[in-house]
Amino acid sequence: MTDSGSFSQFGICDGARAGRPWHAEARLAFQRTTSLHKIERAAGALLGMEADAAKAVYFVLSGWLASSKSLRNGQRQIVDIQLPGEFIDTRLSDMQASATQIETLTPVTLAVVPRGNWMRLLQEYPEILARHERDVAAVLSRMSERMLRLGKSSAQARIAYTLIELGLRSSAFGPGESQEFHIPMTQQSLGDFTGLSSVHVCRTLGQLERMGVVSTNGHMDILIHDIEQLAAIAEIDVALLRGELNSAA
Amino acid sequence: MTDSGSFSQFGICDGARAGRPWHAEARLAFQRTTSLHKIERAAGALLGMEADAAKAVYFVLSGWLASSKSLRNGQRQIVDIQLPGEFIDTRLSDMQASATQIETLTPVTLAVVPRGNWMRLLQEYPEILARHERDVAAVLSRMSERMLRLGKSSAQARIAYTLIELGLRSSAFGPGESQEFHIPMTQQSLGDFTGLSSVHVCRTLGQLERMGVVSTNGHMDILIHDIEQLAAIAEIDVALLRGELNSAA
DNA sequence: CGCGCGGTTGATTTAGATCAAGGACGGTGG
DNA sequence: CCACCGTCCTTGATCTAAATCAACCGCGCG
Repeated sequence: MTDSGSFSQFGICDGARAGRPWHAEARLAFQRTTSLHKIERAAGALLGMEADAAKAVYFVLSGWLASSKSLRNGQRQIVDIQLPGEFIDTRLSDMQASATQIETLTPVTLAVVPRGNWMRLLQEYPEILARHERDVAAVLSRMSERMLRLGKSSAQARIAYTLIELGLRSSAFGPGESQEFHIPMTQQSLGDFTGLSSVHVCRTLGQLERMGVVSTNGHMDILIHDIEQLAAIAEIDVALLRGELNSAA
Repeated sequence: MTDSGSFSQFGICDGARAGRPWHAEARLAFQRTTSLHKIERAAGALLGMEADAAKAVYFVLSGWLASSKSLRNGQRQIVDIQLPGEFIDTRLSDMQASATQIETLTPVTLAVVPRGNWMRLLQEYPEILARHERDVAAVLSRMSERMLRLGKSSAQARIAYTLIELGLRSSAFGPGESQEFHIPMTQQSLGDFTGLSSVHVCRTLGQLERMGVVSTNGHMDILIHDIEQLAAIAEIDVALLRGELNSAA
């Protein structure tokens, strides 16, 4: 484990740091054990609604996806966002107290592991098991952080935290002062993610902009000017963040 | 899988339904593979602060625990509650953007699996692997439901959902009309769980009581009079709930 | 007995939702 | 090329659910 002590929950993986992305290796492993079924989807598509192999585990090869739950009145909460190199388990989409839905935020390619092969894969390939364990720990960890902000923080903290989480996870952060990246989401969906109305997302981004910590360019192009202050607003321990930035660099 | 189609995320396990609790079997499996280290703690204790084997996986044999995260200013969010038969992975307690803490809500007994043995256990015992996979799916699923309510629902819905979740998970619900059980939490911690202030928890419980759906007796003894209406308030699909109650009975 | 924790209740404040009206695009069809 | 439309963003005005502040009660306990 080369990443011990760093923010492993943000999903930055060893392989990617070493220059060889984990999902390239994973693909090989999948190919050895199952017929690797690869599917592609355009942006804005819904996943798992296909009648057929709905009970599959997906592995994201490229693109962003969002899993959300919604209430009868249409209110929606995005529960997690999946980036390349992460697993999506559609078991979570059924048997629940409310409707779950997985949608693509960009065009995506996914590897599909039929449900029947999944347990076999875990049992036979320790590296996949270990990777999956780590992935699950990362998901739980970042969901916990988000719950904390959802329950106890201001709109500014929620937005700031989300910017940092997505920035770190998309590996956009270099060692430099300012960090720039694109979030393929509307302010509406950012609101569904942070538990805010789209109107308030807009206002809050405006505040952060006026404070000089970020600037936004048209449709969700984010430029972070002062990551330390942003982390402070996000109520992230700045020392931890600094350590993470160093180890990620 | 005898529970397919039912609310598996509430953690009701097949073994328990069959009369032989899963954690009794699990203990045997643990004993076969590792020296089963059992620890006990009083109510209100903190876990994992012991310097020694902090990097362990715990398995709850009896008692309730709460995992929480907190902000620098003392604001706290309970992220999940663990009941007997569930795993606690202390990996989640380190390397994070904010402090995590696991506390006992009642006296507990835990089985401790040292971190080193954990992966071996998963690889060698398919039934533990399968169980752990299901447990993880259940945790993610109920955390998602809670996030939905945290982000998008009223105080009444959050409280109602929590009562139903805890009631179902503690297996207190029989087939009858009214259901009675005890929640070993103060209104303060219920607030930390639902993202509400303790004052508002009190008022909201009062509202539910005046509406005749529940009554509370002194310190968190809950009696549910009208579970259908409570589920409606919790914005749970009543058909799903009904199915669950039937299959659990 | 008195202290402290947890629950209750009331008064006041506030963060964010909601409602509403424009404005800026980017795509589409004439 | 331009007219039109829909989607998304922006900004202002108003409303409201829940937080906060504050006082008090009841009770278990040293």
